[in-house]
Amino acid sequence: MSKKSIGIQLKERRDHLKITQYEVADLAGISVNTLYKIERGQANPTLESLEKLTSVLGLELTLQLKSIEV
Amino acid sequence: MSKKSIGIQLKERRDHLKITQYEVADLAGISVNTLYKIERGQANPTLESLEKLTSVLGLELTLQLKSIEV
DNA sequence: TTAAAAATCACATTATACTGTGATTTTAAC
DNA sequence: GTTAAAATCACAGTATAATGTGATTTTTAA
Repeated sequence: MSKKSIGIQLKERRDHLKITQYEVADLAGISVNTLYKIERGQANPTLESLEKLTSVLGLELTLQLKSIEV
Repeated sequence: MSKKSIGIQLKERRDHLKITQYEVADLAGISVNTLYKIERGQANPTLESLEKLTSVLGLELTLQLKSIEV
């Protein structure tokens, strides 16, 4: 999952919940600046930042086997 | 998903594939040092590092709705 | 329209992820 | 029990994620 697609998914979820960047950033304990960049795929966020965000947004990151096995 | 559990899953996958930290790190283009820390949950990896690793290991990061909806 | 809220953007600073190196410890094979 | 490979660890240096600030643009609601 790319930075771009992660950002888009986070933004879609935030839009669905109808909350602002400010609120999400505040609840997650990260800066609006950082959230803004992550949503636009202009950041290379740390796992910690992503987890703070997914936690606030009711999402979760998971690690799965790719469809085509090795 | 916590740093710890991600690290464990990455290591389990590497063990399953029977390849060394050196090989994975090399293929992923990150340092062994970094991989070592990520596997032990002692790092706060960036999305880029995680994606390089999942790519090499045949895994993928996904973002999902948590079971209990908001 | 216009006023307010929200989002976008630039930029300097701070915090920290990542690297490189070398040493030590653990594991595996003989 | 020796050797070699793999993993663990400390630590200094470099690159960059995250912050804080203020300004500008866009969106929304009246």
